[in-house]
Amino acid sequence: MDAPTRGPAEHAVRDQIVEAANECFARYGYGKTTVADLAREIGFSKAYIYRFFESKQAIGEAICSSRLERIVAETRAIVDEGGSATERFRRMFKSLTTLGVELFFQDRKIYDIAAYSAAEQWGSAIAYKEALKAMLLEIVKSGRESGEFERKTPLDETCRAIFYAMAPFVDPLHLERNLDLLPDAQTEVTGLILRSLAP
Amino acid sequence: MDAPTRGPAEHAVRDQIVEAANECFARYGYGKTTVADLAREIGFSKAYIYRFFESKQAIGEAICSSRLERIVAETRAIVDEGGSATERFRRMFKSLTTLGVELFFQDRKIYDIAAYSAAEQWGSAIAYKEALKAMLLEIVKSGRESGEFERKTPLDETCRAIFYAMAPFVDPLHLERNLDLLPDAQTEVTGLILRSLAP
DNA sequence: ATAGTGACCAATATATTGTTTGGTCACTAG
DNA sequence: CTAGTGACCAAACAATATATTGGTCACTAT
Repeated sequence: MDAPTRGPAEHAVRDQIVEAANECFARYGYGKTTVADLAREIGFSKAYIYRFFESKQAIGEAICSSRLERIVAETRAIVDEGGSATERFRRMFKSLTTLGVELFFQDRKIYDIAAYSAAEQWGSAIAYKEALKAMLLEIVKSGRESGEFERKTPLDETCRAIFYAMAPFVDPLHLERNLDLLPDAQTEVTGLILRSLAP
Repeated sequence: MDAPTRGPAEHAVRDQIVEAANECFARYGYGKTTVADLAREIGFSKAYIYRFFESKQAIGEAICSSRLERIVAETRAIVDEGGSATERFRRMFKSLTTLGVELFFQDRKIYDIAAYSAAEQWGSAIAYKEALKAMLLEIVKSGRESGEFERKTPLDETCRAIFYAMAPFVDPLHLERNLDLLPDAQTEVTGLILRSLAP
């Protein structure tokens, strides 16, 4: 389930592997890329790769993680640009779907790994969800403190419910099935969520 | 996409086919049941079946439709037991997930057809969604008229947004991935939707 | 120790073959 | 004309044989 680590966490070769995997996975896809391909790419033997990663899947998770973390970071930056909790929520949600769609169209092979990761509940997908939940919690909390959002419903419950409602436009697994509804449906759900938060 | 019809709509043999399909599909699944099996079951030749259905898929849609229509009917009955719009919405939503889960556990093979139907957007799945949308519209409308629900947001938009939020617990495709979240998540989303409807 | 590998194996994937199935049509019986 | 069918075919499927691949380990060189 989680991505077991192996060998030194900081190591030039580890980075080389990740770099090669990023290119190969993006070009040929996870399935069509063999560990031997990666080995050849970095000029070492296949066995050596297993000194740094415990499995091919672990490499996949690493790639997936870094990509999802990038989405989180970009979204984080956009959220931190400031504004009311309402505006920040709007931007957060919008950013997540936009970046998801972007990944879908510009790096389909990587997107597929992310979707698979979500379906199989890899560590990378779980970490992604947790990061988003934390970000959401922070926004809702600040919205409550500023009096922008209602305060009656238990905070955890509110956040979970919002997260479920967002899922169709954030979770890679669902998103690809809802592309035809965008961007309207996303906007409409945003409205619904914000109305539910009204004091 | 939609289920083309062929031959007389009302015919004893047509009913026999549907009956046989209901049994065979439920027992062996859609894939493992051959048209020849159905033919043998009703004592006619395979060719004769094609006087009533234009394809095996059309038979699948028919049995999927009837099952989904049953869910709609039962939910309709529960909704019509009365109460405030809020209560009716609660019961509607709850009933849909309950019946969906029930189908999943008690008639898995049929559930799989329904999920496939949803994924492939068969006529049966589209009709199901339309029926639910109509029911939802009615409830929201009456809630607005009684002053229970807010009236500022365009009615259509409100309903669509609610529908998207409900999807993870209604759409067979999503539902089976969310079984572990039940019943809490469903309850929490219900709360969120109702809060969004508050005047 | 550390850095690195070729040879090896079970398991998975791919290619090949043979079989079954969905679907049609010309036809018969009454 | 209506009710019904056997014989037939392309396409999908299952079974089999074959080739790759993920992963390990004993080993060498430094």
